[in-house]
Amino acid sequence: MPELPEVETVRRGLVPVMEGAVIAQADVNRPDLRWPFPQGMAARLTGQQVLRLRRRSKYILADLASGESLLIHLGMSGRMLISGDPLGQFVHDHPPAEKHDHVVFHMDNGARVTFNDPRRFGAMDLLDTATADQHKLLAAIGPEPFGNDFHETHLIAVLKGRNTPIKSALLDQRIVAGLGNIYVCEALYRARIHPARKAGRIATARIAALVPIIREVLSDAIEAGGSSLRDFRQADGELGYFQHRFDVYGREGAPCHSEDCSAQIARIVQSGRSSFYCSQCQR
DNA sequence: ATAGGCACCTGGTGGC
DNA sequence: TGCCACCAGGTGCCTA
Repeated sequence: MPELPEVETVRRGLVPVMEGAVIAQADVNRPDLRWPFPQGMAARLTGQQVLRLRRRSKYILADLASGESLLIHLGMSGRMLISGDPLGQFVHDHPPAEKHDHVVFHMDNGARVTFNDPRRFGAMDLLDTATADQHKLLAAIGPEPFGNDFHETHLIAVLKGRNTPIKSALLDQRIVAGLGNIYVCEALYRARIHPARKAGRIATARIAALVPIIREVLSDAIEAGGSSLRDFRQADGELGYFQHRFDVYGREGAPCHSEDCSAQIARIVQSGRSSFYCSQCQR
């Protein structure tokens, strides 16, 4: 679930119930996720107004009135469940606590936000808002795909001479922020680039073409996430789950969507992870 | 510096 | 029904 579009979808879903509201109470139900929670996390959150919810790569940052920011990563299975918000946009009752509800934020507007993460690859930390960029987990991350620093010259430069498959390179968060296994596969399909191609041996024009394609793939997905959000009125308040039409991801053996192509989508394993592609269209 | 592999953890699925 | 192998949207860390 959580690559950039899903994280952005979650952030947008949280804005109406968290921004401007005060965390009246924070339940921290275990000492850690992927790493131990910071010292006194519950106390440092309690009574704090959330000034702003931002996203950097796959991280959500909640800037607090105290000058600290809460850093949240959803890992592989993290979810944010909203319940009982007074705006009536989501659901009206608080569902019973479930297994893996690790942190619960009780907002002063009546909303409750529950972080649920079965696999616990997620993370939370507190850092100084002013120096957030220098946080260990954020410092090395590359440009935001929708930002001005992500452009053709950059991508060409960072891929130059790289001997690694383009698939691996695009998964590397230092090259560009926010892509994961799904959207790398989708972007390479749209760019007609074979996932196993060495990153440093792709014509610069084809690398350049990846820039708008990556933006399109991500914005298409964000749009899809946003539209499904509106259906949550009668749903259970779970965010970050949306239907999206993939061209290749998870479609091994299914027909290629390209016109005039009769090939089937193939799957290979690269550094332990599945890559889906069309061997006819992608070279 | 770069590349590859492992580890962390739980749950769902499909085969026998 | 039970057991088991395998798979899953991420990424830090260790080793050559």
